Amino acid sequence: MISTSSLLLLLLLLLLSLSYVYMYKIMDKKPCNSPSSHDPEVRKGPWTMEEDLILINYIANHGEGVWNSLAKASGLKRTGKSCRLRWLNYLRPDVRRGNITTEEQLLIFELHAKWGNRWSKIAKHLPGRTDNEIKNFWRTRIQKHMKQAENSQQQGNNNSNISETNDHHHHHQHHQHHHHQASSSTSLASNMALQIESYSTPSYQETLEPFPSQFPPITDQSSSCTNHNINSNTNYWNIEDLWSMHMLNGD
DNA sequence: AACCGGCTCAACCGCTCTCGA
DNA sequence: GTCGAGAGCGGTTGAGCCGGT
Repeated sequence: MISTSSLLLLLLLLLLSLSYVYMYKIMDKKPCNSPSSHDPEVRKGPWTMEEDLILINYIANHGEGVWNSLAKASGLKRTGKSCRLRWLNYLRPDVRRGNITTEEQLLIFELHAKWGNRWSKIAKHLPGRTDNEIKNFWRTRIQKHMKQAENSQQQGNNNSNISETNDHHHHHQHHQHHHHQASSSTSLASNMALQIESYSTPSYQETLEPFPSQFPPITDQSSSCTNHNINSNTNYWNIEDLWSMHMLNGD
């Protein structure tokens, strides 16, 4: 009697074979076969089709876990670590890749506001997503825009003198953050994600591109974190506020 | 056509954590 | 208590791709 999971894995095996044939033959993509390591027994670098098939087949028959012995028993010239990573981040049947939805973006923002760079913890709340993918998403898409925002803000600061009133208010905001970090960070994350959502395009590549240099004003009226003079442009959330709160959320 | 720079993401590295002996 | 092995985590790297010049 073949179990459902074994059947799924065999199906995956077949699909993978076909996709590899496409990748390597049609696209003429050649994986690196020469390990950079001095140890000829340990392979490094991109996985080949053969290695993937061996790993999938082995796990289909023996299950996952005990990665070092798996690596040896399967005949793969890879470390257990490498096998584990390949399986968890790429070969697992339930792994989803690409097209991070706006809902997922929202969740990533909220969870990152809560926990910081706890990628695996965040990944547990996004079914099918790996910590590696979320980490890459954050670093390549979000941090890029944050840096841009930071730079544009610095330029703004250089070009114009900030009045003492505004400065005072800025500090006042920081002060408020100390007292309402959980609610304000959540609402901030929501606002940021909604902002992104409003700019999102169906294309994964284009998602987030027009990320604004300043975040929208906090409009959550029910929040106890009141923003006086909310009409004023000076009261927009900015990158410093965001990261202050990240720090305050403490990780 | 060739070069360059930026971007993405799979994979690696170094470290910490956990658990059994 | 501590030692070692395995697992897991977060940071970083580098190959490949792509658009601009």
